[in-house]
Amino acid sequence: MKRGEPYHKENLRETLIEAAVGLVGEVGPRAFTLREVARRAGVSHNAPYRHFAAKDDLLAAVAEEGFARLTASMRKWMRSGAGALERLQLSGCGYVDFALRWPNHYQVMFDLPLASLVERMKNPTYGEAFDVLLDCIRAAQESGELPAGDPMPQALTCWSLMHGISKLSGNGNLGMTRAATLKFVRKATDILIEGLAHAKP
Amino acid sequence: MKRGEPYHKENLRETLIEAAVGLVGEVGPRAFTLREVARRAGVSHNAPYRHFAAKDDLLAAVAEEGFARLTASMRKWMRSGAGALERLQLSGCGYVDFALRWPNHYQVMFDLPLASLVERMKNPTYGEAFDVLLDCIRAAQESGELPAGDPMPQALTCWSLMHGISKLSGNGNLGMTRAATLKFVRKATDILIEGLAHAKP
DNA sequence: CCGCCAATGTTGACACTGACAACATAAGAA
DNA sequence: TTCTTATGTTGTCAGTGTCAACATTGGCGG
Repeated sequence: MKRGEPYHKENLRETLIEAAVGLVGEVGPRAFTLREVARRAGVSHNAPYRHFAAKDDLLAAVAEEGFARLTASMRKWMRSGAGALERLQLSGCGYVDFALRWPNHYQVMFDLPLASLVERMKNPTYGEAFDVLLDCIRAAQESGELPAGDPMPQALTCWSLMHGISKLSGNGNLGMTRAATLKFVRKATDILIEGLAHAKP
Repeated sequence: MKRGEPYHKENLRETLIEAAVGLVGEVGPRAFTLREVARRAGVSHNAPYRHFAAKDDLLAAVAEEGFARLTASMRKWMRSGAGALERLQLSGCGYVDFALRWPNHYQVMFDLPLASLVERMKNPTYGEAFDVLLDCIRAAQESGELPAGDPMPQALTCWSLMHGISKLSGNGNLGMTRAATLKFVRKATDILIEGLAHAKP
């Protein structure tokens, strides 16, 4: 430790999460290292343990931050939408746009067994993105653009499609650029919404 | 090394892949360890390097084996299908069934940056599962159950939906058992096929 | 039949990691 | 002021991926 620096940092917890988000974005969750995070935060290799019980707890915080940003991206895209269905479609674009801009961050959010579903949903941050989707569908139901009924299966279908596109495209398995993928999202959601509107009970 | 054992194994490469598949299935790709594979295969910790240049190359072999099994699962489910659309739907069930039975193996196949898309598609094993899907759609087009045209976008949409359901359900994010997920696959594919059949150009 | 050589397996080493324990420092309550 | 507690540091350990050097074997040409 260099001289003159304060022994206790201001709010190391936030600094660590920031550094962790950056490191994950650069090298991905596999090469992610607790010690490198500490280095970037300018603290000793064991300082993070005063704020996170284990490596995975820091990654869980990274995931939580990711969900907040995901929700923000969906809301941002939706602002330009007029009808309920168009807003539903745009929320999907915002979802995939985030996932493709930050594929490593997105991977931390969904591909690491950081906590059980029940644990995660205790934290409102996690469920918010899904709530945005649910609200879109409810609005479309009220306007008569989608058939009434439990919105849950429809929401899960939409989410699954967006998640699949995000993951496949992020790994290069769709063979498309990000821009092409976003156009594809429009096409795919057109198809899905068509099916949702005409599905038999 | 114990006495009496042969210095050179019979076909260590296959043994290593087998052990690796088993280990991945038990502990997942994160806790997967080259040295543990070597232990299970009964060889020294460096023997695998005579057959795989690095840890990721062994994981790539595990992934390849997974794609073969995935294709087999799809074909098995499709056997009981009559029409083209039903077979398309059943191929999806076979896909998700495999992914949910072996979530860790499935993760190795899709969540690790083991090789670029181009590299992977040089290997016929990888593309076979996708070819099965493409053939289903072409058959449905010929029978008039799906509109004619380039089957690629339709296939990618189907694949994305199945992949999304597989990943979300495998992580517990759908809040369903495997059996419930398979019923959900029927519902979701009904919706998607409805959309594919009636989509505007 | 012999001797060599390439393929394959082993031992040893190194830097790095996550985690634990013991110690150091600082800031606020008593 | 003193003591307690939160927070950061140094030291340590087992385990890991990978490289280098060495050992063993089977097969080939003579």
